Amino acid sequence: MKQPSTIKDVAKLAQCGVATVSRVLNNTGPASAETRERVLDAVEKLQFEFSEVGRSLQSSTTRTIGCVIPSLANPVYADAVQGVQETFHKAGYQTLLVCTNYDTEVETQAIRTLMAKQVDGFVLTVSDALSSQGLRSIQNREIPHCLLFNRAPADAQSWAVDDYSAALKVVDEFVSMGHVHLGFLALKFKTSDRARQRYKGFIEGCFTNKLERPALLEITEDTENLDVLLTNFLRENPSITGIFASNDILALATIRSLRALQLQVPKDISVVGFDGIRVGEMVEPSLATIATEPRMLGQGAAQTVLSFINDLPLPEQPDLTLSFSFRNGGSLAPHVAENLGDDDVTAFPT
Amino acid sequence: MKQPSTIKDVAKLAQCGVATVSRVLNNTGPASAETRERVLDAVEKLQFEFSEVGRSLQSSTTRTIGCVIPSLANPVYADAVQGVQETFHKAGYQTLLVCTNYDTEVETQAIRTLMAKQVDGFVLTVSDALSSQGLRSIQNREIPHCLLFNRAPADAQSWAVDDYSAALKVVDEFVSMGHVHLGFLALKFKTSDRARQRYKGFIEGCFTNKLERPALLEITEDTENLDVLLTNFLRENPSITGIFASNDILALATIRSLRALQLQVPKDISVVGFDGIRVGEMVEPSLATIATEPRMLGQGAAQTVLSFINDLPLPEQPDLTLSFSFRNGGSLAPHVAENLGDDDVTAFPT
DNA sequence: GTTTACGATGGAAACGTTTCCATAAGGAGC
DNA sequence: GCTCCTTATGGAAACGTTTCCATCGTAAAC
Repeated sequence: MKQPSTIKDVAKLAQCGVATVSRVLNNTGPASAETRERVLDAVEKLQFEFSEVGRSLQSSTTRTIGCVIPSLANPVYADAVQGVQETFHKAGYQTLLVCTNYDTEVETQAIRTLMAKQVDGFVLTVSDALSSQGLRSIQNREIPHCLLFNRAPADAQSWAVDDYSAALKVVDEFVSMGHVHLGFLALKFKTSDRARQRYKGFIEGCFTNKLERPALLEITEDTENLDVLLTNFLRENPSITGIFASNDILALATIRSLRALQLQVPKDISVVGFDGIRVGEMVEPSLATIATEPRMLGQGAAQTVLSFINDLPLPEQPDLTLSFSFRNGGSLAPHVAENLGDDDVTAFPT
Repeated sequence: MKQPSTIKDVAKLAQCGVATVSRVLNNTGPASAETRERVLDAVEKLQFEFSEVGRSLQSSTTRTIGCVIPSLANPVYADAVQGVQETFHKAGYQTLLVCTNYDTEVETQAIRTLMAKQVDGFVLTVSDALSSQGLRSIQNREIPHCLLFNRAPADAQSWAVDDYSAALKVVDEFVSMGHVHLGFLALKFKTSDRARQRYKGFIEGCFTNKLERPALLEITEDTENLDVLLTNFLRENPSITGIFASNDILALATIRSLRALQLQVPKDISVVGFDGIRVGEMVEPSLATIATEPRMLGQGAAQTVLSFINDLPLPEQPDLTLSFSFRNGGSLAPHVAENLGDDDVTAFPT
């Protein structure tokens, strides 16, 4: 690996001091036409570029942002990061990305490392915003930051979906379709305050609507043995006619598993997802879900951090109640009570 | 934003020289028990952490890798980046991510910036590996790097799918199902040498199999008005019975559009995708496609760069012919020649 | 008791910038 | 001819590390 040339090399070649080179290249002071010429020539000849490391040391600013999220395997986060990255890029900042895989240990450690690298700001989705060790140290050092997807604890800024209210909305939709016995499929429950909020809202909604407490199927790992888990779950809860999955990927996997179990969606069981990923609209039946805008959230969070850095007024947070919308789809159909004829259930039009 | 404490602060508080602090903390030289104690106390009291910027300047190493890819909106790249990131993370490197949105200008500029930040290596998917300005400058500076998805031009390393052969394989599959008139749906043709390779292979395959030259539908923007485009395309090429889409997202969108046009998949038209994204297996009919392993490719590319950095033997490249496999699915069915009865076509079993 | 060696320690240089300050030259104003 | 700006310039300090080198004790070896 060749060593890049430095400002000293340029100065030597241009027969002037380093200060002059700096002034010329940054347009930050006077310089005679001839000197200017010689410097520019030398730069050209040496293919000189300023080292950002040297600059950072001097200016104690890195034009780099730390972005910490659970995983890119979930398109929701991938989209959000895309938004974060593009917004910072436009503003001349680069993005240092870490995926924690929902591991709190990694999360804390990663934040520490990023702080050591002197990032100018943070955008992060933490496991639990209230107890996050890393978040606390960011706040201690008063580094500009904004949460993403996590609801903010008191003082902090955040761009997030109102998971709780969204879950309430899902219950309402189920209820309006005549469903009474519902189930909740949770993924990453331990390590995602978002999933917990959704569950909480779902339970509360059921309570308000005088439904039974929804059955909970907690899935620890990925969707490998979902067929088996679902079989047991439905055996234990035979009256369930509607399933709320804590994200769309899980919802699609659920639909596939149900199909494998000879159950029809939505005829036998309705399924509603969460997130609103694009493919949900492309499948048949289309996926009823909570539609969100992860990319816009990412952009917003990034913009907030930029505003902190530049001491500008913070961007207007969109109304939390608008952070999601229910998107109807063929996977949700009216439930026909069992004491009625069960045979001629008409499929819900997509 | 509070200024973090430096090694000097620690030295002052511990009443010793900075050299001693460095030695103690890095375990890189002798120190008496008492001094050691005082230093550790001071570190604790000041919450001291080494600044990576200072270290980088001194060691001319940043433990940071530049990762340049087109977009995170495509799950293929998102998965790959996940693999890249996790591999580097394990090795103690952070990942600086840039999405180019298939813009060559951005690509070149981003690489320049990352070089100025003195990244220790690069993993990148460029628009066109043969003409990439940025790639060339990386090679000039002899910075460790590995291409991802791009086939390597001569000297460079790369982890990629054999797009050309994969496309040949797709033709074979179509042919074995009795299809004769095929179409190719291309996205990002101008800015993706991968898409072009797929097209090239597809044409070549058709030629070898004595099929007609496949019709080409080039889609510039995203899948908004796909319905219209497809309608025209099928009107101009009424004999087409099989469509090869240059990626899975596009394939799924195509299936949806065909459905909207009252065409049945696979009865009227078969569709094959490329990439093998997970949701392709969850939909009905499941998507016939070229299955690839983006995450593994990302890990491999990262490992290659690490080997360069540490002067280790490069990891074994998997056989290119194993870089993909054909995954059958319900979206591909046998074509029944028109002069036979057209009514009793049996659906291909999923 | 002298030499030798080693443990402990701090000063200082170096890494690549920016910026403050001093110096020098030249022109304008008196 | 003198002072007084202005322009052009380079030296040097500072940013936070690591590491080389020199210094100083003190204990081991003779």
